[in-house]
Amino acid sequence: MPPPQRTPDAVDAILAQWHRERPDLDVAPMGPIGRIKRCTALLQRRLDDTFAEFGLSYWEFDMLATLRRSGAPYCLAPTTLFSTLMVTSGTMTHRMHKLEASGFVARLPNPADARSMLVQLTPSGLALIDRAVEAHVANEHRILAPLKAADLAALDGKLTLLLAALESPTAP
Amino acid sequence: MPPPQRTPDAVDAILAQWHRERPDLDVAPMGPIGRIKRCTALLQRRLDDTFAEFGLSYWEFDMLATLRRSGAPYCLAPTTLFSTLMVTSGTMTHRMHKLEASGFVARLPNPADARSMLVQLTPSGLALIDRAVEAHVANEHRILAPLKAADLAALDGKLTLLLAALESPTAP
DNA sequence: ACATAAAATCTTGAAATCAAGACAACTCAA
DNA sequence: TTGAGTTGTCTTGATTTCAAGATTTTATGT
Repeated sequence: MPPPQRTPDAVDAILAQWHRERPDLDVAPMGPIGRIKRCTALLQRRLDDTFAEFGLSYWEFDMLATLRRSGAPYCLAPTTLFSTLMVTSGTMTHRMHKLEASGFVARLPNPADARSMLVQLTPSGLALIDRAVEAHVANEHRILAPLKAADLAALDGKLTLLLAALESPTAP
Repeated sequence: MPPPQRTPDAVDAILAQWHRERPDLDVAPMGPIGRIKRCTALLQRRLDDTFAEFGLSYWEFDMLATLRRSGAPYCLAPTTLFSTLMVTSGTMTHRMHKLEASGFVARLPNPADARSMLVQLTPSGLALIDRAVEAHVANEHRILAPLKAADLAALDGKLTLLLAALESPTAP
């Protein structure tokens, strides 16, 4: 199969190398998988730029946004947070301490479970994330602007299929 | 717009929360961007499983694979490696030391530039990556198997468009 | 030649993460 | 009620990464 009728990208170059070196392998899956990973890496850089304008790192934005979109009183248990954000409990401990030191969250006793200290957005945390998320959404609109609406919708549809395949409890 | 006619996924839930909390924002871009990021995170876990079968972490596989697919004599300069792999020079220094200690790469003087020490796969590194990449490709085939060929091709096509948009030197 | 700029790499120190294990609080069946 | 098992969180130690600066070598202009 000849190369597609478009300017080859970095992933095409990798596929060509493998085809030359290991013609016995069908490396076709490296195309979509490589592109997804590369898109994510490049996307992250663009998103981080906006977070930095608010003095936030990605994980700080992610924590505050998760609390914000949960609705008033903007208060969640650590287990909810670390399972939502796909990090370990130890990582969450560290993050909570940092955000508490910054004054963006406060910890309060959990009346229903003495093992937990609930995490809640402070007024300053709420004000910050409400401004930051506006800029973030605007940034995302800019990033995706080069794509036609139909292409973007198709991309989202196929990603939804892949995500469903990845979420489904297969082998393990 | 009503929710799509499919089982809602984690990203749909996030969109619904934002819509309730901040109906003034058009958070549509969070759909594809959130799905890309989540797919990448879940993909990485599956890929790591296979790397672990060979005693490798992801970055070790990535380094050895980059050297392997460059072709004989499987030898590259550090700058080529860290720019290809999108990491900093300091990270590359550390990685090279680790792989050298493991015996998978050797460093040799660069006759063309006394500032560099070229990195080369050792015979044991070559043998390992040749086995590991076979398992890796088979794993990727398994991961993508739930998708129909046409869906996968469409996904790859749209990802290519997005990647081109992200690679193009726009604002910065 | 020589000085200056550029390039390639390494060093240092800080940050974020995870895995594994410790510990306290909760649940529930007997 | 009580003991065993479970759950929620935190601690510890090791990895990995980056940013910024230091060092050495190469390239360039006069």
